[in-house]
Amino acid sequence: MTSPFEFLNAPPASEPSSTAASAGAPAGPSAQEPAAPGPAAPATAAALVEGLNPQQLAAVEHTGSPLLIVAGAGSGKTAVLTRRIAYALRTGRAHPGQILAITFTNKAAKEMVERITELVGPAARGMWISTFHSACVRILRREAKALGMKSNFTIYDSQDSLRLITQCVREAGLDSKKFTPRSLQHRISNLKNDLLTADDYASRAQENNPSEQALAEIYRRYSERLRLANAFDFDDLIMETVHLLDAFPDIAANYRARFAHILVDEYQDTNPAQYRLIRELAGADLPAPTAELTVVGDADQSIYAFRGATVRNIVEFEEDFPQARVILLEQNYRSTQNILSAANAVISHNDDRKDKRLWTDAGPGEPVTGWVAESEQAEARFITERIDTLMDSDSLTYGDFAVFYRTNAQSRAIEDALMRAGMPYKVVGGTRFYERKEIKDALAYLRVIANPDDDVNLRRILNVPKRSIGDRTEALVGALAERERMSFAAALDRAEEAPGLSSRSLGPITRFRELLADLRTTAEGAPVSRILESVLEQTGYLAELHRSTDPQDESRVDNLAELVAVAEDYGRTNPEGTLDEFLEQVSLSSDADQIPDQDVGEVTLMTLHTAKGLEFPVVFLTGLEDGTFPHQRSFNTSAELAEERRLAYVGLTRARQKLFLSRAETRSMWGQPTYNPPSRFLSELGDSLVDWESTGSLNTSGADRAFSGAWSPGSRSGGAGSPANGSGASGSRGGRRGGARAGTSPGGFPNRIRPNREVPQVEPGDKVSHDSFGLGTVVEVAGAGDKTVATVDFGSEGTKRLLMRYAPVEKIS
DNA sequence: TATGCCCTTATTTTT
DNA sequence: TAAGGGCATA
Repeated sequence: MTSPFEFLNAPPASEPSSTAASAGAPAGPSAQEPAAPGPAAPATAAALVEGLNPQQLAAVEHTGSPLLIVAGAGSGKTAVLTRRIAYALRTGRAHPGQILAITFTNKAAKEMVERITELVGPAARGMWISTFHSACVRILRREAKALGMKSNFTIYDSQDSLRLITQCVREAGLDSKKFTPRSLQHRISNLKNDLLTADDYASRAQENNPSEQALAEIYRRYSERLRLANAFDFDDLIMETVHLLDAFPDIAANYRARFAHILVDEYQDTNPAQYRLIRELAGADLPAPTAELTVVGDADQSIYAFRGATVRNIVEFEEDFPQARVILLEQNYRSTQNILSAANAVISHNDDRKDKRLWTDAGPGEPVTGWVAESEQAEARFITERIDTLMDSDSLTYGDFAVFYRTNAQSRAIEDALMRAGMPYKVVGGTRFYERKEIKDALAYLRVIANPDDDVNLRRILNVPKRSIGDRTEALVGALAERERMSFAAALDRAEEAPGLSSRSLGPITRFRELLADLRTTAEGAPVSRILESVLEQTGYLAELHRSTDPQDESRVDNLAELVAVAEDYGRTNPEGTLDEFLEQVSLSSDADQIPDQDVGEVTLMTLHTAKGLEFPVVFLTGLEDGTFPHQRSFNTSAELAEERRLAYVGLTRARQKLFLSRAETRSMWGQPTYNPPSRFLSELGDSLVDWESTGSLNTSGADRAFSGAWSPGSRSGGAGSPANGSGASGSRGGRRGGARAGTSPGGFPNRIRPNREVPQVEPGDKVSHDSFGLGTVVEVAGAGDKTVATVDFGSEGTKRLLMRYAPVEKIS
């Protein structure tokens, strides 16, 4: 990371005197901040408003009532938001501790911290600037007891939650074909987004409706199991925080007293639960609100309705918050007029929207270029060729290019072409690092170490790697847990009492319990990376992968090495960081967070959803076919189609200078070559705005030139051609590799898991010193070398079994 | 209890 | 195409 903001990661000791106030820079986000440091001191109030247009100025200065800033794409919204905060500080209307700024992604939060720090210096540290989810976690950790939870609770991601729901379905004896765990999960999530608890729903579910009864039953079980596991799922984080504030007026009063200024970014993406949360925190239902509320958003960029977000919140802001002021930012500082006209043309086809037209004084710029390719491979080749040409003529770098697509699967063909052209690229998202099996397994161990009640993760690793604890054993222990209403871990400790469990099964269980106990001992006071390494070693996980002949397992080892690197990095940046905190950071991280802050000289590939909030000099918007984009599944309702159109709007408005639109006449979808008509968005754009440089070959008679490469040996337009047609063969290879790497940095750290470190040699009677247990006496030594396990009596701290290779102990001679 | 094969099923987007 | 679940067999 060579970001100019690197000091943010430095230990607190180093004073960030490097604060560069960007006085006078136009507020448009695309305006490069001057590299030369401005005044070293925080910007003056006058400097803060310099260069703002009248609307921006009004938004910065407004005070006294709720404020909605309707910020069109590229209208300098972040600049306005950060300056508004700085201005409030500067004019004495607020102090840092009173600021709560909420975003949706960690990346956005981080960027906001950086930009506010530029303006106000270290004072920025006193503010809460975070995502909805981490703000809620922060509150919940503090107040867990009030909700009957422990503050070391685990956060379940949707995979974890699906596992638990599947278990619930099984235990409830429901037919999982008829009520798929997936759909139940989805429905439960929706209920939570509407703040309906299991009890709420149970009382309103129709008695004669089996589907509703099933949902009520599973929701109830699921909630109970979450609580027992001391875990929250994603939706709980918001819902439970709202309940907390609702149910405990003194706690709510506490936070209200603190946050006198609340600012919410991307307000159009809030769901009802998040809306309620804001109301609670702002004291909106009290006789007088306790906070000054500012929200920023753009209804035209609402693309998460499918996930429960509702534009209602932004559309009805004025009704929700009396005396609200609304300010429109329509001047765009990012794109050329041609690009904006294209975006305006598409979005104007949505009904029910407040008219808003982006404009710029940057001039028309280059025309938008359209291209019809015969296949997705040809489309991909078009992209690499254009990148090549533009790099020659326009002195651009790879990092200036972005390729967008509707679904992750579409990245394959583009990756292939880029790889073949030897162009560096980075895929953002896709199969995500933290969702890989091996990563989840390793993290599951860490989670179980941190939270012994965590059922889902405990059961996940129960027999991973194989240790002869099979399904039957798991089921029997699970039944005991359910009967006694205790956690699975507790049942495991009392496995002897499980009816039907053979005495033979007890051996592996006992060994597993010992393993966990040893790991927990190792974990005490140890840095996260050390704990992780010890997990990988002591469980035999790594050994099993090394032993395997499956080529996939090789990359798994690499991924785990990368995870170790992540943990080491975490330890470096957060010397005081705990395992809990590390896990939390991991749980709340997302795709968008991997987008590099700075141009790293790679072409960026991502879905349109991940592209929101970003900008690139050159953008390729691909797959403009009906069925691909708009996606087939959106054809049913006009609301869904409207959301696709907003997605198109988001994509179009990412481009600064040059925009390419492309489609493929045929595209293989799950194995089958498919013909797709042009996207309706293209006709909505009209012909006058797009310069079509290729209109496609109507002579695609056989239309099926898929991966049966040998089929069309004679077909023209060979070029790098016919061998490239073997993309079937080489493509599957290359594709696989690309897939295995996606989501992690392709820079590749071949960081092998560290081999032997020095193992202290001890024998019974020796005195040792442990980082957290203090002085102790060795009682017994078993194993040798790396595997040396010493039993040490630490007096009042108890007797511990330590794996000498990892335990933070020193021999005292 | 573990393994391997076959079948199904998914491919929208994710804080 | 590819990945995961279910079933049958060792």
